[in-house]
Amino acid sequence: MLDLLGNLQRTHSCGSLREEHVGQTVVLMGWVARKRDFGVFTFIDLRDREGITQIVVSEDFAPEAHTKAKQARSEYVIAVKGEVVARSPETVNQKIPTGKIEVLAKEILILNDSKPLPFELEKVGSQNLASEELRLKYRYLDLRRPQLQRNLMMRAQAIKKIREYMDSLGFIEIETPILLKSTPEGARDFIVPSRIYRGKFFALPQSPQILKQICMIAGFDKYYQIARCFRDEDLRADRQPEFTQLDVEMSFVNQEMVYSVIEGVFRSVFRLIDVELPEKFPRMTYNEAIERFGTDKPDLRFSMELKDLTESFKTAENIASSPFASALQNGGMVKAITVKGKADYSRKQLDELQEFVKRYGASGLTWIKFLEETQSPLAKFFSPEKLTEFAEKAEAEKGDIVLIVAGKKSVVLPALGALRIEIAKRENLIDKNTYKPVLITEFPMFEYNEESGQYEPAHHPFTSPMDEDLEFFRRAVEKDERELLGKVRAKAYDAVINGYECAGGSIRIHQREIQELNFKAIGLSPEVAKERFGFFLEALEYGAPPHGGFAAGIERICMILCGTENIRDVMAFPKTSSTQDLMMDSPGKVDESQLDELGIRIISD
RNA sequence: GGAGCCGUAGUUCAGUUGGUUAGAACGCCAGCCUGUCACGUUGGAGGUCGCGGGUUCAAGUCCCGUCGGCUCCGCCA
Repeated sequence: MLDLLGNLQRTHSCGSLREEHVGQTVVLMGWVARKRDFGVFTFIDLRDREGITQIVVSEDFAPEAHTKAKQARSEYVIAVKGEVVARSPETVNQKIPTGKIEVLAKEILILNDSKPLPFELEKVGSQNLASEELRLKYRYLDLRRPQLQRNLMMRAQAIKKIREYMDSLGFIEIETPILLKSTPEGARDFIVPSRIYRGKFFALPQSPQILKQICMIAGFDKYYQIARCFRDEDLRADRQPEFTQLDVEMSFVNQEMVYSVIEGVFRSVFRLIDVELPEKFPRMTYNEAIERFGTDKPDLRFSMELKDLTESFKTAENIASSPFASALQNGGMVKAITVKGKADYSRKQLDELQEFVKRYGASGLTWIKFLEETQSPLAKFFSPEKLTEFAEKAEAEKGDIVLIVAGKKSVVLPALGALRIEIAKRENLIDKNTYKPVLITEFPMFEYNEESGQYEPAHHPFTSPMDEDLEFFRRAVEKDERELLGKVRAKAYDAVINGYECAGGSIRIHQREIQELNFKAIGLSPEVAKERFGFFLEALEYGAPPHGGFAAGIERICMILCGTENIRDVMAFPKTSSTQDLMMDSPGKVDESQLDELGIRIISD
């Protein structure tokens, strides 16, 4: 028989009682985390989101409560009324904050029972946690785990801190619509059919980009929003189809002013985990990041930078007969990383690393073991002296191994950049308690797409070119000298922390003429530009102020705050990597009548 | 679109060269137990080896296909 809650009120959480409460009569409510039954008395570990308190129920002291306690099973929901008593010194539990006290039950109500759970919430001994598939199906149970409860509470704290900080700077929170209009640039849109305008569709926002710029034109000056965004692209460990951004826009600002807001908001949020980020973040240009780390989001918690061996190899005597000859002839490069003290890597380990870089399109990986004598597959082509010279050029010392990739720049840099991270993980080179922010600046305005042979926007099409490169930009578009597009840098920047792109933004174009040039540069005809963005081009003609801003990924920030590498650990209801919700079983079918109303017919393949 | 890893009691895993009745721990159920906190202890129940097909005297084990989960490449202005 279940008991009714009636008027009974909780007086404390299960994490709040301490020695100072001894003697008080309290009411706790929560879930039975564990029960230890000794016949004439029973211990219950009672859990709520704040913690665990031990309940003692004695047959002598409270026979009715004891009967209830005997009935209780794991995850039953119970209410306990009783007295806080101090534990004797030898029975204190050091492992939990409430361990110096326990609650001697006078009355117990069983508010609800529970079937045995499909998996255990706490892993025991060497047991692993249940598979993520099962936990996602029973997300409401998985979310009872203290770890996930802590993560979601941290997320709530982070968002609260952000709002406080933005408010303190005079930013105004403005909500923008979820039902927008599709603009085929960028990511794939999620679209929503219109019932009233049959055959027409809304699109969910990939970000509120245009709307926040419109807010600037509307004179709001400093806008922010905790905005939900949607992108219908394949998932990754740090990517979900819907996610949350801190979206910010400011008028009358240059990059420096935006940087200081980014720095301030991150500093404020990281104080939640007692981390004091520097007042000014280090800066690095995009080109420098790519050359030194092989990525535009470098993890600066460890060094192991990429070293350029291109010139050394070019001037080597037997280069023509070496495997690098063709790579170098085609304007390629040779780069290396040096792994400290790992000249003892085995054949098997090197084969694995070889396979690893091949995933990034590298033709292979070669190496020099820098010992008393150098060892290398390259010894067939180069003298020991030359190999030593290469190794020293890669800043290797005796006992190190130099890992070398050669080929096209667009392959070598990402492959070695990824290898750098992989080795750092394998060799435990990353101190989990350090936090290294960096601002990446001077992104290219356009990227050359090798497949299409076209220049494509690297950021979004509202990004302003750098003042220094404006003439290049004009010439490139107006005189159709398209190769000049590759030289145009944008007023675009990213904030990177520990290798995660946590925020990105730009100074926007606020003049119609430049905006039209940019649409032309990315291949939008004036007609198409007008159809898609006509309202925006028009808005630029009514006194648009200079403006810029950024967007910061809430989940990625929370991942770092919570020390997890998985975005699902900081979202309440995430989807699987194939975009399903295993709990609700979404996406799901809809009734034929719903489709009829929308004028939609399903074509099966 | 492509690649890798994984799928065996409720859960986490083991399962040898293809071989006879598929095991362990935890959980669950029943009993005992006055200080546990991963309680202890005695006993018990519990299996579509993801699914489909094939090879074989014989398949959890080998082969093909398929579904699902995770990770990565492409993709993510």
